[in-house]
Amino acid sequence: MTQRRLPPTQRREQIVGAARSLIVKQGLPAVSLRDIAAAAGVSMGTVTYHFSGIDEILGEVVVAESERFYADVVAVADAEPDARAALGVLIDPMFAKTPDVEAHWRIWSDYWAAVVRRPGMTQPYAERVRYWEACCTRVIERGVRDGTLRPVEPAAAALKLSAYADGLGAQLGQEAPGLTAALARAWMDEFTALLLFDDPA
Amino acid sequence: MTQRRLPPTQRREQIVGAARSLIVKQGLPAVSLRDIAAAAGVSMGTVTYHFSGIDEILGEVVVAESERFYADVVAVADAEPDARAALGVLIDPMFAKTPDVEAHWRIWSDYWAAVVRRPGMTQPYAERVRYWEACCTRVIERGVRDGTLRPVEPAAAALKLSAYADGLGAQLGQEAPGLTAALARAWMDEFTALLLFDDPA
Amino acid sequence: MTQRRLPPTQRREQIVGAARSLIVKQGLPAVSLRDIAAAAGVSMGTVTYHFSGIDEILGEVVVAESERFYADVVAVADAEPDARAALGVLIDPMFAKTPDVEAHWRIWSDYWAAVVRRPGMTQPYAERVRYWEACCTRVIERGVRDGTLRPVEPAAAALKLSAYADGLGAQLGQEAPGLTAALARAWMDEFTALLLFDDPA
Amino acid sequence: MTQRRLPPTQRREQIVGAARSLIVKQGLPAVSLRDIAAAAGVSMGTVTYHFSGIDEILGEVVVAESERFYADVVAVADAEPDARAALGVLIDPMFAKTPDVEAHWRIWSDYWAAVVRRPGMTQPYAERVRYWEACCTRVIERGVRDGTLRPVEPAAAALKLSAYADGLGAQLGQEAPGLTAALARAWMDEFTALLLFDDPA
DNA sequence: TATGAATGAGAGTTCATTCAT
DNA sequence: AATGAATGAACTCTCATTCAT
Repeated sequence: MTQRRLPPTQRREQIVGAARSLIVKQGLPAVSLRDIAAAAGVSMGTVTYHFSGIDEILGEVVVAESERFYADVVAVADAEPDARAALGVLIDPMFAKTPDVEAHWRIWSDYWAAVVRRPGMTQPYAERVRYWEACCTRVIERGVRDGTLRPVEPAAAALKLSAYADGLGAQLGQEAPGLTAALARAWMDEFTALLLFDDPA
Repeated sequence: MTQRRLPPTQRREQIVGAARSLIVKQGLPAVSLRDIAAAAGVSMGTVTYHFSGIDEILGEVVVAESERFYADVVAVADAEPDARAALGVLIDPMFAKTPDVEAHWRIWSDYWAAVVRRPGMTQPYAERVRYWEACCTRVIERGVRDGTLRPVEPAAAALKLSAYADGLGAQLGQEAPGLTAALARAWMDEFTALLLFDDPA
Repeated sequence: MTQRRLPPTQRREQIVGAARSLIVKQGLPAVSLRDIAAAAGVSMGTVTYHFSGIDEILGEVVVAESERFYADVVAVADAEPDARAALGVLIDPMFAKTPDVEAHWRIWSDYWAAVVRRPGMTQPYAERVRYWEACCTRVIERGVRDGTLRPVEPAAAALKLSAYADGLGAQLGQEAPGLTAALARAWMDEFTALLLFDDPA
Repeated sequence: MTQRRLPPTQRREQIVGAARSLIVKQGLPAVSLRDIAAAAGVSMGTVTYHFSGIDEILGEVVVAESERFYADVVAVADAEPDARAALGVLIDPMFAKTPDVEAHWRIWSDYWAAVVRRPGMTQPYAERVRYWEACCTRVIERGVRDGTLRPVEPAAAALKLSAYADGLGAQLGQEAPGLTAALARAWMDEFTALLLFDDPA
């Protein structure tokens, strides 16, 4: 069952896509090269021919995921003239209860877990991955400039929002008693308001 | 290379201590039973004699870590009559720039990461591990009662603080650009004030 | 939780009894020294103090089991003047559907499985274990002498019955399609009649 | 010490063959994956690459053994028009005094013993393993139809023969005092005659 | 480009046995 | 006579990687 020859770019995409599905379904630690090859319908050799190792595949998955997941949201947020509304657009998907959103968080958290102690791995993907935060910074910058938001340091504020969101996400993942996605969303809004709005809005 | 006989409690402590060092140094996913045994200077058999499996060791490390790390602080906070001051006491050690604190955050974040996909691990330790949060709830309760703090729901507020602290700790661990321990501490204070104080402190 | 000192004989009996229960419940391959010690309420050290190893315990269990299980039956069969009736007494318990009988067969089949390739083990227990067959031989001898049974070679006939019973027991254990304990019993009777009776019973 | 590449079918055969030798020599419970790999001259990884686990190997050994051992005999028996002669053909190889036959009985009895406590092992191989019995049923069916044999229920009669043969084989394996292969063969014939023939043959 | 058989290091776990107490 | 902590070899199984085809 030899596959048709494919240009490397397409083959890579195909493999990365298969890996993504598996990670979402089973969690990264349970995904093996074998599984990925099988899911992509190619042989193990093909996978290692196109990628230097499993780490590279994982990295690609995360980058692709970030771009895919935030692409729309970031575009809308950047296009939205009202900074407050733009922030809403950015926060909106973080705690939505859709399969797509849950899949995204799974990939994300597995990535951090795997990557934290491997300095070589963080480097190349770190920036491309701080996609949301970068957009968030831009929006806050804009809001501060036009007076819609308090005169805060944009990058710092974005990092604060990011940290809080991560923390809430982790607690949600832990099924902390009394915490739901809706509640997390409300708390996120509350924090945003406390941090960036003058009026309690 | 037979070891001296030790009462189980001491041997367990020794093994847990060795495991803790390894987790801090290499990260939890990279720590194996063999490593732990070697680091503790005992055989693998001894390790599995005293623990039912590797999960139990990791759980013990986290519990011990929580108790060790927060024991003094929780005692002081519970004894401190002024709720605001007590909150300061609780937050104080979280972002101190000492190796000890850094080690704590590493263990903590690895634990969160590991636990998400291994539900069996959560159950036995979940409660004992929410050590800080429990004390935090008590302090806020007190503060609300005596009017020092805003009339918030104590458990919810404690969870918010906990989530933010976790998020900041994780970002610190990832060496997020522009974030230092001191800054994280300042941000934590800021959040506390926004959430619980009527005056800007 | 140190046990009272006990004379070796009693202690051995206690341990053998505990081992028997475990073998019946879990099957021999799943029974460890630890389990036996725990079930007997003594320490592992005590077990290995009284027995040279796990093999010795197993042997004792089988001998005790054979004597216990066949004691009554053999006594009755030897006392029964009518050889045909005596044979019935001997065959009776083999395919009875009682917990006691099932326990016996479990121990028995596990023993053979464990022992066959360990020549050292078979030797000391082999004879004491052919308890049923020995009685069967005596009964047939009697029957041949008094003309109740065909003039067969008693030891050979007893071995034939033993073999057929073993074979049926194995098939029963395998849950061979269409075979029940009642059917096996009927087949056993049929074989006995064909082999030893002149009239069709 | 890398081996030449081999098509999986051949490699599997080679490994199964090595496993067979070991089982015959040491008994099934004493055979480990390591032993099998070493005997086959491949690495352990290779063994687990071609088989899902040790149980699958053992199952294959038994299936291959049954087919190998009975293949010719079954073909001849099915082709033999005279049912009595066909039965002789079937029983013939069971108690021949050759190393091959002894090996067969060892494998067979070990399999029974192992299977009792591992229900998962039975399922996939149960049918393929009742090779002899199936042919025996066919032969008896034929003999009953053409009047050569008594009007018995073929499947039941085949099971009886099978059980007796198993029992005798087991006793042979245990080197029961006074039992030889020739004797077992004679007893088997005797049983067949008693069960299926009208005249004393 | 693509394949997949082969590898070997390493994972967690089990367990009869030893021996200082 | 009794204990139980300590051992280490052996177990099955997983898996990223290599490389001849």
